[in-house]
Amino acid sequence: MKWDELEEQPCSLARTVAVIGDRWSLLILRECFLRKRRFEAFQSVLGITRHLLAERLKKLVRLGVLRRIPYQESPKRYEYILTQKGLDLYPVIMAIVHWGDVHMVDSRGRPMLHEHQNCGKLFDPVMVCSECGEPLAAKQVHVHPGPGARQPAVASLKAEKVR
Amino acid sequence: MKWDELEEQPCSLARTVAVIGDRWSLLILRECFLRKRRFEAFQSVLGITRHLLAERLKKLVRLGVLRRIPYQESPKRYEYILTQKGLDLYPVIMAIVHWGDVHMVDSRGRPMLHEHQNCGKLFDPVMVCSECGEPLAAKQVHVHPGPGARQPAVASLKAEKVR
DNA sequence: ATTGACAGTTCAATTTTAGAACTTTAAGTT
DNA sequence: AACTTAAAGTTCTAAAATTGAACTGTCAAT
Repeated sequence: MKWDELEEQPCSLARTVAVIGDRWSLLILRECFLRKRRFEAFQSVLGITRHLLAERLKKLVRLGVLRRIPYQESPKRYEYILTQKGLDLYPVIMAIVHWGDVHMVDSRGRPMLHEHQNCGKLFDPVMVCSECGEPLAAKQVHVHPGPGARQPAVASLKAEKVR
Repeated sequence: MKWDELEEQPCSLARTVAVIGDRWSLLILRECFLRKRRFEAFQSVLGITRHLLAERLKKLVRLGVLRRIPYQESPKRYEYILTQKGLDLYPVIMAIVHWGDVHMVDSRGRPMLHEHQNCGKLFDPVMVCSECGEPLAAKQVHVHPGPGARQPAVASLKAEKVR
């Protein structure tokens, strides 16, 4: 399966994985959320090869997660900032960080703590139901096919083949 | 940077990316949350090569996300089920799915809908602050170094090198 | 005149992944 | 008894992605 095919699957997880499902994209986005914006800043802190960083940044721009804006003329230089689509990845990032905080820390404890400006406290992110506000657990959720459940052309062809 | 180095960074995101930050792991876990448990089931629905599936399953077992348990003797056959550590990835999966639902759907709408058994309603996952219960936004969160902020040996060497 | 910063690009060597065939153990079918 | 199927892998070669290192072009500072 190629990356482009992933994007076309009738699955919101697969489509998102097509955007962030590689080793570097999430690390680049981490730096974006930590207010880094420039090529050199990403490269030096991550240790990613310049080649790949250039490619990943292009991809994230193409997909609308980052915007490339000039910050000086002559020589023309650009920096990368999160779009709203990119900012909306915050819950993904926080869910990932939280899982690491719970399951991947050593005896020394968490590398980072998060403070919520609204209430002034150190917090953990909690995922809740938009309707009743209760924390979510996998076992309490049932899945139903939605209106976009199947691809019109490709999937029906595949179905034929399988039958 | 190698995968093993990722795991050792003083960053919960990097450590989690070392576990799920590739094209296939999240898709395999999707199937796990959809109650799939067997090699053939994963392989046929995902289209992943058998070679890579075997490798990824081994890795997820080694990292404690899945458990490999025999479901029949002679011939000995195994299936893969989520551990608690694996089940705890649910918020990560849901955050990813939700972002896809918002930003990657076509005109036909969402491929899947989620029903919360507790309240009986179709819902979206929302990430809130554990302390005040308010929905989280990146701009309202400040980050502080925690007790595990730096690697004891490696990081200080790196710091020397940089200085 | 030289050095350094920044944002990349280029290219060979290595590592990963894809695609396909093959293996093993046993049950079911002809 | 021979043949087919199923499940869970393993093995192999070709293709693709990633690494590592050097190089480019533009400008400012020394």
